[in-house]
Amino acid sequence: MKAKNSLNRELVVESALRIVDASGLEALTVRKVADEFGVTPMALYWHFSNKEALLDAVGDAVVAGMGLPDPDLGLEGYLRDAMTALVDAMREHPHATPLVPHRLLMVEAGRDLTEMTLRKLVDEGFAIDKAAAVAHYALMMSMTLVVGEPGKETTVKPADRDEALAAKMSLLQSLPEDSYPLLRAAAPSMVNCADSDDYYGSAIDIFVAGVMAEARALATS
Amino acid sequence: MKAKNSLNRELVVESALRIVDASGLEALTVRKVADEFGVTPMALYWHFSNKEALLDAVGDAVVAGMGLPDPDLGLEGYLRDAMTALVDAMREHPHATPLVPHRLLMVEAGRDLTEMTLRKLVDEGFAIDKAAAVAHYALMMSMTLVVGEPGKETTVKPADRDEALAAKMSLLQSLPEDSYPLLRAAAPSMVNCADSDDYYGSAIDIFVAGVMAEARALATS
DNA sequence: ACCTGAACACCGTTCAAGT
DNA sequence: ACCTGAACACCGTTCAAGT
Repeated sequence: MKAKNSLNRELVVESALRIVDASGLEALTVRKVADEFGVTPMALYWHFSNKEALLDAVGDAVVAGMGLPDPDLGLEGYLRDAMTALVDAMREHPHATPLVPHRLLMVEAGRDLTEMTLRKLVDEGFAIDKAAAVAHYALMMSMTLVVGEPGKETTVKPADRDEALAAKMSLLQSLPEDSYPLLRAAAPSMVNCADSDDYYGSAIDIFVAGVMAEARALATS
Repeated sequence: MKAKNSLNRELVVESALRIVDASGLEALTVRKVADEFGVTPMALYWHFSNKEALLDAVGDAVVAGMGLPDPDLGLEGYLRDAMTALVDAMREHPHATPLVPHRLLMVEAGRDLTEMTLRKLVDEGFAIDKAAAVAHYALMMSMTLVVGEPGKETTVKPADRDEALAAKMSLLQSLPEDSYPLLRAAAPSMVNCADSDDYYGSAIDIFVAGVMAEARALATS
């Protein structure tokens, strides 16, 4: 019986996501997933046509974990909730987050969120192309907040993180006080995020306030 | 004489940047750069301790190509110019753009831009940590605008781009009209950016308007 | 000081073969 | 239908050696 029939897409995706969560996106190799099942690397090619297809499925899993905002909210509340829903889903798997934008529209939850967002914007007077742009900005902003959260940067592989943070801190502290006083003063909060919820909340506040300013300009024209 | 002494850091970085521009970040291999100089892969290890160091230098080159905004502008104009300067520098090398955030503070132009931005924000009443957060949002937003510009996504390798765009377009067009009317209507502008300058300008407008709303809230408190 | 040559431990993937 | 085995063309990198 061995490992025969022990594989399927769902199990493989779970395993891949575990590896990505633990060790980063670039640590995900076909061979490592195969090892987790005690199986030959080639076994995976029965279930996924190639590594890219596996990565797509991982991205889909992240998107599928997303909640949907209340469709009856006004534009401001809706935008805030939509971005929060996105951010929350991605924070569950920060290292898989770069996969999300490419897959969002391939998953029903993502399509519904996007359609609803366009609806809210169009109802508030945004032209369809402008609405699409705003929705795109919101998605990309959410994604980048997660991958770029200070102290949790996913561009550095988890194993090297502490070292990288210490290096960044000491670089900033070694800057001349007279030329870079604010950079030095801001160093701690640039290297490590003191309050994650505040970090995300602030960014969403700024973005939503910007969109609402645009909406008001449309209303009075 | 052959290839002896034909290499130096500057030349290698130029070559690496050419490869990245032409074929994407993941197409950059030590061996390919070596080939461009008719040299053994190991020759590069004399000039860079490893591939990561080479990538860092590529990122530094992009940052170094950035102009600085007028320091005498008010907050709003300054922020707009700062983001535009960032975006313009990154648009020169879209595929190298993901390297920028990690390297910004390692290059004088990036440090100066950041210090100046913190100055402007603090002078307008932002606490230093909040100013640091806003500067970070602005950087990440700028970066993500470039890597995510519809029709120019750098997450897809250049060779596969046309195919990927066509696939995305036909997926959107195949959605049911009754459930996803707006997604279908927005498809062209989601797949391909009609006006790049408008795309960047709009996003910067929204972000800056959001920050200014925050600034006004601080002023009246 | 600057580069070569051979080798090592990894990749993703093909293709034919097993059960 | 589902998986194995061997092989291929790539990676980044080490280490000793050449000039």
